[in-house]
Amino acid sequence: MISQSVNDKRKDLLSAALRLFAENGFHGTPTSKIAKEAGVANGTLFHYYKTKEDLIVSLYIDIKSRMSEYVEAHSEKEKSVKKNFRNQYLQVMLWSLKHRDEFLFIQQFHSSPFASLVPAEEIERLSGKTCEQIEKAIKDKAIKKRDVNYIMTLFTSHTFGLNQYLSKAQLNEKEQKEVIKDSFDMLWKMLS
Amino acid sequence: MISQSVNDKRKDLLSAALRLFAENGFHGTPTSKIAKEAGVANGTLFHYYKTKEDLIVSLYIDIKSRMSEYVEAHSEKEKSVKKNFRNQYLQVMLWSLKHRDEFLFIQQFHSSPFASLVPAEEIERLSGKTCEQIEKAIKDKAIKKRDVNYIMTLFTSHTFGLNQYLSKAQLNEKEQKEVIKDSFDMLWKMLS
DNA sequence: ATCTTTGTAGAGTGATTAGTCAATCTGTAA
DNA sequence: TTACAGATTGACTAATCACTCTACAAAGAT
Repeated sequence: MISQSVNDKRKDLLSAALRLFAENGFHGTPTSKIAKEAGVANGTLFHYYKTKEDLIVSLYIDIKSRMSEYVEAHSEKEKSVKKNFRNQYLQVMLWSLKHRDEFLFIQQFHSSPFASLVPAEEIERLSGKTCEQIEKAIKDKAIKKRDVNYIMTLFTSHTFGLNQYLSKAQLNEKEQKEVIKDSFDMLWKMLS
Repeated sequence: MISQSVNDKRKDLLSAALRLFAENGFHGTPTSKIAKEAGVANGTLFHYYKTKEDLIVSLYIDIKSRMSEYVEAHSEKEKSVKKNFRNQYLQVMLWSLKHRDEFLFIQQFHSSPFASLVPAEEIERLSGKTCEQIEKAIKDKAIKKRDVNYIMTLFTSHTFGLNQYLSKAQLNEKEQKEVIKDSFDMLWKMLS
């Protein structure tokens, strides 16, 4: 099946790029090395992605989608709003810890000039669910009544911060889980 | 006075670099443009900074120092620990809002491969005060007893998050100040 | 006045890199 | 079998960029 091999090459290119970007940054990584690492010729990269920029943005969307899928798949429809939040928070953290490179990349991406190149529809698609959830939580008076973007930003930056801490601090798995739980309690105390 | 004109050139180079970095990122900004923007020749840049990397790290240290100075200068020695924290938080936020480019640069820098090139002594010098303050607050039981780095990371990322929100949301000065105060109350609720 | 150090300029260099292109290969369908 | 479209290759190019080099100027120092 040809379409399979096409997807394989795309995937190979994205994961090669991810590995190298996480290590050397966008600009420390020439397209030639990405192609080599993916096991394809230089020109092939540009067959699938028109420009390097295109590759970077595509990679961002790919990673975000995979994370959303994971969280979605692991979120049981609990009854209470708080339990929903806690579970989602936990899943995001676990995913991030398992996917170091992905997390590093996203961080880099967010504070780069590429960030503004993500199509508005993709942003909507990727953050829509979380927005709705926050809106619902506000309606149910489970969390403070504030601008949704305000809440979301605090939530997101909290996640990033904790991740940064966990990357540096040398903790075993059990300790990590305790810190994650602890940090959620703190976060919730702040928002409710 | 020659030493004055030397410092001027250094300053010119740093502020030119800052302006361009904030707009185009480190790698989107050639040294030639930095020199031009600063009104000096290409070679002059390399007289003051051995490499581009050297310039970037120096700029980071310069910005951080200036922020620390500002916060230091505007922090009255209040009695209560909480008031101290609030005031410091407020000052950091006000500084960040007044210095858009600086804030953008620091964000970019933190999630770049350059971050690891800051000498340990500088890191200590720049974050020492805050560390001590947190330790004192924990001793006084004003905030939760946790790892200092844990607290500091949550504090920092909260600051970054709020800044990001305020950059995007179009609020007037009064509204901004209210959000800052509100966010401090939330942060404090979380940490105490 | 002469020597030394430091600052400044800007053309030049060698290496690197994103992206192109013409040529070949592969799978499919008539 | 033939024809065609898309996939793949890798040599090539045009541009860019960090950094060097040489020449000269300005300012102290002796």
